[in-house]
Amino acid sequence: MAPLEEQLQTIRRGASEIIDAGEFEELLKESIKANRPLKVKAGFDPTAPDLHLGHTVLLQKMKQFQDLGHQAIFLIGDFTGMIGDPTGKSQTRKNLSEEEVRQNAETYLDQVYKILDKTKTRVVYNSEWMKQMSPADMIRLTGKYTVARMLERDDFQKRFSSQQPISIHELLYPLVQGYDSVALEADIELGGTDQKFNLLVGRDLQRAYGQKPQQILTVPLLEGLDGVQKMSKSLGNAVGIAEAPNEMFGKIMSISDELMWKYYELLSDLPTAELAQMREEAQSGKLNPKDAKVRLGKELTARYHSEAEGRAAVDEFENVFKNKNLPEDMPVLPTWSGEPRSVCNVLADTGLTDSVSAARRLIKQGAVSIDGEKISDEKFQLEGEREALIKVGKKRFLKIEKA
RNA sequence: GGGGAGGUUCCCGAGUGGCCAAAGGGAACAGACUGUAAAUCUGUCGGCUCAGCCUUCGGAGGUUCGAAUCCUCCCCUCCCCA
Repeated sequence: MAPLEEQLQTIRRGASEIIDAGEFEELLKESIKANRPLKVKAGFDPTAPDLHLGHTVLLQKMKQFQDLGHQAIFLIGDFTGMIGDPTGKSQTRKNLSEEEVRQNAETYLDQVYKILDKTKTRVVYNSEWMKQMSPADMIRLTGKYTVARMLERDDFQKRFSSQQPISIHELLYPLVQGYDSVALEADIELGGTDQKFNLLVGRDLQRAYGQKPQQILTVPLLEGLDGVQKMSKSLGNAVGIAEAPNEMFGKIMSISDELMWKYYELLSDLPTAELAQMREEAQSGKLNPKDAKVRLGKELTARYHSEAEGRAAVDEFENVFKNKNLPEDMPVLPTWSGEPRSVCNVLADTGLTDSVSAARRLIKQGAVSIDGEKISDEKFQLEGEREALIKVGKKRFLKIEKA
């Protein structure tokens, strides 16, 4: 098992908060001394999301624990999923059938194992113990916590004071999540900063059940490409880990420099010292931030695809945007015989623009070129037999070529 | 059960009979500047056979020369009281 200092450094990186830092260090020391791996738990909803980089922050933290020789426990909250983490917005979730839960979990895990070491990951469902709990047990559990303390939770507090409804069952969510830690005898629980309250409840419950309270490590929520809101698929600011290499790389290149450092800290495997040095060099002008960004994009693309594909994405990017060459892949439209067609129609039909009107507007704005020549005539006609290359804006291409 | 507010174009949100394809903001897209950065500035932002026409303002009817705006019924959301 790795020495204390090394472990601490890895664990602390990118962490938002560790509770309690002192106890945490003690725990690690004991673990090293007794050569006992720690049980590191993190819970996930039984949804089947497309994982994006935002999800990977936590998963990577789990992976780091694995690499340090500890046991990562991937908990699927199929029981808590019935409640849905209270946000005040979402309705009580519908009951997922066992089959659905299993399927969701499977798609989830498929993606998760791109990060976690499958052979070292313990997967558990909290219905395993929750289903066996009797109503009497449940009441006993609820007796371990008070309403006042529960209402300390930020969103409960807000809702309560602004007279918004809080369902009783919502109060059970933190309790059940906390009880999971009791059932697993977790040493450490990981979660996003938004999970802090729930994680703390785990500590209290473990104490109440005569266990040593778990240590808590929270990780920041990763901002999306816009640098403002947290990464989420529905906000359209996410980078999915299943995205094509060029897409992934391109998206990372579009983030601001400031955001780049955050991404580095939370997503990259680059050693902390090296990262600090790079940052310094960028500050002093010795290093072009763009090059740092390329390196990050390459690292992440390679991680979710392959070393070769990562390199290829860099080449493609430089090729298309720096050297203004053509991309490797682009939509192709076969030449046609007969009547000429207007560019606008062709663009709309091929999906390069949303509509004919949009194409027309783009031409007006000087965004459309054919074979490198900017066109300004909205009614420009394309001869069917002619091969051509149409470019819309910087990123959209269409090749017309003989079939 | 009683009372009240409201549903507008991707989102928020103005608009109470013609000047409304509908203010303003956000997002997005394009142009300039660049490192396809970010920021900033400018422009675009329902559709079409595009100086014109067509379809949109929860849904269906109606009044009117003319309706997002008025009337009727219906659907949905939220708040207050009990």
